[in-house]
Amino acid sequence: MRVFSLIDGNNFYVSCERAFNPKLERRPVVVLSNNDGCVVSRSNEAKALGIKMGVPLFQIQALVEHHAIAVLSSNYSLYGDMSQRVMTTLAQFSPDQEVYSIDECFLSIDQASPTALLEYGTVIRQTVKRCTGIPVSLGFAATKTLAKLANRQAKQGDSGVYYLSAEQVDSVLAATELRDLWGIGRKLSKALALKGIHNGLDLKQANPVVIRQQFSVLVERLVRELNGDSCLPLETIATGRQSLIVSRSFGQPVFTQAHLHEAIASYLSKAAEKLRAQSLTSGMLNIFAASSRYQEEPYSESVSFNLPVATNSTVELLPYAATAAKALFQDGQRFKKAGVVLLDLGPETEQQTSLFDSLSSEKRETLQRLMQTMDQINRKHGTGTLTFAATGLERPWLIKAEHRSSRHTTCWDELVIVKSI
DNA sequence: TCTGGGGTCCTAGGACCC
DNA sequence: TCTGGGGTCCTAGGACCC
Repeated sequence: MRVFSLIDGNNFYVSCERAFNPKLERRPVVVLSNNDGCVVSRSNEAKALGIKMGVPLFQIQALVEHHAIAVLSSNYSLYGDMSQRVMTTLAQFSPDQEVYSIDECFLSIDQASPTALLEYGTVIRQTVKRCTGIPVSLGFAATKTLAKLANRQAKQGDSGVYYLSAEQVDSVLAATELRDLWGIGRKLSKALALKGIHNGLDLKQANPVVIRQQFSVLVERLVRELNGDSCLPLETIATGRQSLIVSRSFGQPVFTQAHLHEAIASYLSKAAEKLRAQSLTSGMLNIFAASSRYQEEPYSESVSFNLPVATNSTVELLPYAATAAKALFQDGQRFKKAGVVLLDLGPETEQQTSLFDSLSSEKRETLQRLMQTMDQINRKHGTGTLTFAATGLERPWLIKAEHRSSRHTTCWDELVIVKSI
């Protein structure tokens, strides 16, 4: 018998910041989303002040000043690198690991006595803390869904480790709101309440067949998982991704087609770079532009392109930025956001050529070498060393990141200085 | 004035085929 | 006015997650 463990970083982004800046300990800290828009990570002290997840910064400005809350822009190169360190450390404890998100993973572990599991969990916690500086919590249980729940329990206790046994499930579920179950969101919790299901225990005791008819196979699976019947296997092999998105809100609204074009060209160029870094190509492209969601009559449109030959070359992709900007631009519209979605992804090595390819294979190889060279230069001398003119020079639409910490672990110029001479 | 970004999966409905 | 049944594939949109 095996049990699942869900391990996640406590207040992950805040913990990454604290790992390199001890001054952030024992005080309220928040990390903001891109463009310094919303709160996406909070220290316990910040949570205690009543700051909610996802709240816009401007709405808590007074609180920030009153309590001297440390406010940080997000620093994804740091978090991504710290995540890798945590995951690598955790992989020592079981050969069966599923990395589920930037800050959490499942491990499958041999069933043992509750005491032994709790001890093992404590060792895992201490090791991760020592090797990376990140505090984590662990929940053990019979299914992934229950392990998520156990992890929630772990966060409420002092030890940071919790084993949810079959005997305890009912009492814990009775005290759990539907919204707090993995897979139940706003809509589903409302819909379930209409059927007389109000908490986790109600859902556990519901008839899975009826639930499937009334809702979906997802909720049916959830009911089974709550009953200890494991329906969600550990996905240890990273499956090939199906899509890749680069989108940003603008630092300032965009009013001209030229600037919209620049932004789209930049995102497209970034997306192509990501494709190449993962040795993938894309066969389909979706480009969108939108006004603020909060304005009177929000605008949001998109255009799609089927590529004649799957590619990851910026040179081949860039012309679509101009076409898209022309199609999406509207005079007088106040653009706040744009993005690029690459779909129909496949491995570079299995490229399907087209009879009607406008480029010769020699030309394709030349282009490929050009891209490789460009990537090498940008890796060595820093992102943005070489760019395409279409991505713009002034770029007034660039995002704001006014409180970003240093990229301590991924950038030579930004290493931690222990002592200045 | 200011309100994130990047994913996955499921379902319904339409197009198309025999 | 009458005008089948069954299947697959694709896409858009919704819901959810972190």
